[in-house]
Amino acid sequence: MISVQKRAPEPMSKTRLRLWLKLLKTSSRIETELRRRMRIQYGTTLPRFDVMAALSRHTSGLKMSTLSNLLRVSNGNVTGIVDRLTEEGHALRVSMPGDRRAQIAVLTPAGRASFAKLAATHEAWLDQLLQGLDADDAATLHALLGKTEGEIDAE
Amino acid sequence: MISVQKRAPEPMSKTRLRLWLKLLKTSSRIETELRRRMRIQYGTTLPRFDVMAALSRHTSGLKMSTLSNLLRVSNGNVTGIVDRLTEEGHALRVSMPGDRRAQIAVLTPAGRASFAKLAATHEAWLDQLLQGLDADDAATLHALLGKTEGEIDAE
DNA sequence: GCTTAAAACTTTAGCCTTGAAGTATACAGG
DNA sequence: CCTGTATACTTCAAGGCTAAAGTTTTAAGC
Repeated sequence: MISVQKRAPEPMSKTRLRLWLKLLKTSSRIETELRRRMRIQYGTTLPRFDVMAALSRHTSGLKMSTLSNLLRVSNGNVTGIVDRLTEEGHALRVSMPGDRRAQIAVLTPAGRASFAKLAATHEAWLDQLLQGLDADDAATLHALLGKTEGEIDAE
Repeated sequence: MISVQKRAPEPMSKTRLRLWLKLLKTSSRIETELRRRMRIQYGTTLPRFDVMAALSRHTSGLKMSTLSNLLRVSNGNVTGIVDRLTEEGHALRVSMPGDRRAQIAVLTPAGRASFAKLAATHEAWLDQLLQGLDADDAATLHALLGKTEGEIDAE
């Protein structure tokens, strides 16, 4: 009788930990590369790009607090980013009629033009960075990532 | 004859872009939750945890520059994190015999004990946050993430 | 109308991060 | 030895991020 050496199976928690490290590494690698290209080739940053993307989809502008909820970042953070976009001439604040507390951020025409170019490049970069994945891979990956949602309770 | 309305197929670059947004959202969601729990339950941060993890795997300590390469962060960054770990009593610097430029960071016994607890909790957190994925899912996901590697050239 | 609470935003302190500049040390060639 | 260059680390400036505190305005209850 041939004795087969059976390795003790890895506990599920270890498998999940390793998966997390891989996930983090992958997204960090891509994110770092995107940041680097944005900085070098366009002199801008990912957070600014994200804000511009949100504003670009809402032609009439967005309230600061809406922007903050949409991007899942703190309201103080949005204040700073919109400040810098404003200094650059890419965005501006208009006060909301009827509520003097609220501010609405809008892209300037210059900001709109800048963003259009940047968005096209951004899509091309990702097409290249993820070229290792075909349509099936992408669909599978997308679905699996979706399965991780909704477990943020019970700390 | 029944005419079937066929949607124009989404170009691959759009698919990849959507995948990236999903990937980023997933890893941000988990990372934010980990940071929150570390802060609230242990008064520490993910970067400090990462440094402690590296030091914990190297009992005899690590040169600052090695630490920087291992974690893929700038050397100035490591300086700051080790500074704070030192203030907390979790780490200390010893100068390297034979090279007065170099510093070796080591965990203190207190740091080692702290990390042991934290690491166990960290693994449990991830087990919970990724409970939507079974062993097969994890293996598939891990493999697909691996397929994205090695495309960081040609900017 | 007054008081109080809630909402919208900004400000602040602290940490993390980078790239670039600065300091000290090591080493190699002449 | 001396000089230049490379290495190891720290410091700095700027941005991004958060939670918490602060300001102004709105709205609700009485």
